[in-house]
Amino acid sequence: MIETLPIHDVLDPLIDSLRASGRAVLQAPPGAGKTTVVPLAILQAKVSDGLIVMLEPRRLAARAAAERMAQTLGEQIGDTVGYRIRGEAKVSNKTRIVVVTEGILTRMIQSDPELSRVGTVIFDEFHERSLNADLGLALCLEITDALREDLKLLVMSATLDAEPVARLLGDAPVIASDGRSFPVQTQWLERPSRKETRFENAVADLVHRAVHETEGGILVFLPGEGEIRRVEALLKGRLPNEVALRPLFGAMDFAAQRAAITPAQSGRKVVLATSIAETSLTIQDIRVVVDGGKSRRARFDPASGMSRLVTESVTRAEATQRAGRAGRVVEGTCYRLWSKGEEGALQAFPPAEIETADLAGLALELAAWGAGPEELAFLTPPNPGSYAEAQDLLRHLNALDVDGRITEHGKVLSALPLHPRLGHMLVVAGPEAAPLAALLADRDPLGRGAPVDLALRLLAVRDFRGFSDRHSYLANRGGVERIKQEAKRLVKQSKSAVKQELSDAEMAALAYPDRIGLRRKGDAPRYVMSGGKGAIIPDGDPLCGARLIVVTELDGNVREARIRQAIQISESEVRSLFGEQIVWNEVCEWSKRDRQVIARKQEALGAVVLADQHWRDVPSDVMAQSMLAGVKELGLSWSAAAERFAKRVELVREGGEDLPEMTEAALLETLEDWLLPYLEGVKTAQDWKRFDMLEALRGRLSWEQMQRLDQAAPAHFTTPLGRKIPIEYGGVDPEISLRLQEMFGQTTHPVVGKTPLRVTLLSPAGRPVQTTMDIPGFWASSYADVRKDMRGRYPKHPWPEDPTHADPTLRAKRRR
DNA sequence: CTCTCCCT
Repeated sequence: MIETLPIHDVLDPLIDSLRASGRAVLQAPPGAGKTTVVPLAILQAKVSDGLIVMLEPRRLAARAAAERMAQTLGEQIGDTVGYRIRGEAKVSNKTRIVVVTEGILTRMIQSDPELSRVGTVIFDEFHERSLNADLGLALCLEITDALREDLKLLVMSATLDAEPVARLLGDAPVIASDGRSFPVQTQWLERPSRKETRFENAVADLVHRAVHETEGGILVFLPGEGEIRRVEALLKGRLPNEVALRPLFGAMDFAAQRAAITPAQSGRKVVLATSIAETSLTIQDIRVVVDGGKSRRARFDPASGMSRLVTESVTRAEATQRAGRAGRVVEGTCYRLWSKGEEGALQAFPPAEIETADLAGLALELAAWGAGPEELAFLTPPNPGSYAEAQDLLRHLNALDVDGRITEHGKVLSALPLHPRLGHMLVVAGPEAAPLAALLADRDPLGRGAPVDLALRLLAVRDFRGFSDRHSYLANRGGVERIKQEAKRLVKQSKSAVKQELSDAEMAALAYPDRIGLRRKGDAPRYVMSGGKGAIIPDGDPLCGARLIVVTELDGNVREARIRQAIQISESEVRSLFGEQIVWNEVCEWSKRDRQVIARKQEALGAVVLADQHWRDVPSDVMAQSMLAGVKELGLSWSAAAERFAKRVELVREGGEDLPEMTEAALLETLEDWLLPYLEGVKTAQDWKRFDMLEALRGRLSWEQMQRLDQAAPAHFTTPLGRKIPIEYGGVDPEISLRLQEMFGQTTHPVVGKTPLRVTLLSPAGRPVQTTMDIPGFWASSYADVRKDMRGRYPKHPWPEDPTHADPTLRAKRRR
């Protein structure tokens, strides 16, 4: 039977372009048949000598594509067409087309940098922008430029955005094909859904509506397992009896996933799925899609060296892909949980993995290749922060030297099918570490709500029956089997004869030297990790009491990560593993909590403090420097005298004189310059409160500046009695206040510079009687009224008729 | 109000 697929129409131009320019981009939507037709056409046309290698993003897809092509040729798989995926290969010396998963290509290139046996490389599903596909293409481009002009490159992509990759390929021709799918009618919300409505309720309502308006299977897209469980609970009992609810997500075991995918025998089914149903799994009897509009993705945070999950709005590309799932067999319907008006605000594409992922593996591959990321032609460059963090980690693991070049150890790690952390553990600890490496590389075989202890998982892997006898937690049997198989492969591949006899915890610590956790003081099970981050064990977990742990898995919560897996380790184990990195530090710093400078000598592994002693005889400059942080937190400590001084300086500065600024803000900015030498003996908040800044502030001024200050804004006014009283500089005008009698004999108004003082004259009891800017005027006019009034009230005090010629005094009249 | 998917 000859199948006619849309792709057949473009085969001729495609072959011609590959022959002519050696490169091409094929843009074809799902259903065009590109995956199974194009490699055979290239083989038939003899476009190149040597192998045709096609990359697939998933193992299942790689195997299936190879099987379909072998079938087309009427051959067995492994004859002309074979495949190679992690741990599994079906190829022979007759094989001309090899379908591989994306990581395999990198391995092929690293072991044969010229790809000498390969004639054509095809990148299928390139729009998914996986890390390995991006890396593979960048390496292939370098190979064709430098070593192999005859190597043909074909990029196949489903999206409408083939231009950038065509440019990357040196303006390769873009050949577009139609797809073969059925129309899908889209239903948007009439108006944006209300913010107050909980997401799960809104989805449940929309599913309810879809059930009543349509026929056939319904596929609902939700961001994660939690949302799936909650929507399931909301829909239970609300839908007609013949409707079956089927959750579908990656952590489910294989049998349960199969049950969700197989067509319903009777009645309707509603599949509640994660993004697993976007591309990885196809469900045949789906005619309706309900898209909740959210997507959960991992994002690597270079600051913490951990990935965390974020829930974001779907992109237009994802929404299109999701809707297409309704039109695979007949025309379908797609309900979107957003309005048409909101659609324009959606991003076009999800970020490429190279922008958001942990780049440790990529950095190691590039080091093995001998090039920096800027030397290769990436469609999107690797995230610089993540790349730097990755190199840092690799240096810690001894995989890179100080100059960033790969070490012998690094070369060994790069050949292992493991994250560099786990590879390092396996190489250093020996084959004994294989089950742990396989366990840590895979999904947690224990489901939600399982305890944190890693030892439980290791028991399940080493002795499943013993585990089941002792524990009631649900373990994913299939997952455990997969881990055991993988462990066996790793033993073979590591070829290591090392026999270290390390404990499980010590092995884990080799992989995660930055995640040695020490329990903090206090009630909550909080830990500080050697890398400096905080983490918390869920309350009530049996591991809560452990003083030291190795954290093997945690979420990326920004403030305080939640520990998902950890194992207890002893102090002597930590000391024997990290002896060289454990050092004594002298720590002198301001403690916010204790409101004083704390000076200690600490024995530490990174941020983990194993021993802690009081530090006597701290050098005074070290102490003062630490106290500055306290001053910054507490703010300045103003005595009345210091405040007066600063205000005088400010007044003179406003007059145009060049003096150091003494506003609060300016002083806080320049603490190091003026305060530091005066802080000796000050180490607590109380000391600081009692501290008088006056001397330090005066110290800011040179002798000459002080002269100018005293002239322009003297500190004191000398009364006619010869007494010095402070001038207040806080208000609009400088001012003084004093007993009226003390001013007898003063015939001019007192001034500082050209500014008249505001003078408040007080009664003998110290109450204000008059404020004046003009003493002579006061004596001449209102004094008479004041005198009349005061004479009666304070008869023992002098109230002369002519104050300008009276003697100033602070006393009462002598008795006669 | 506990984590998507995939790969050497």
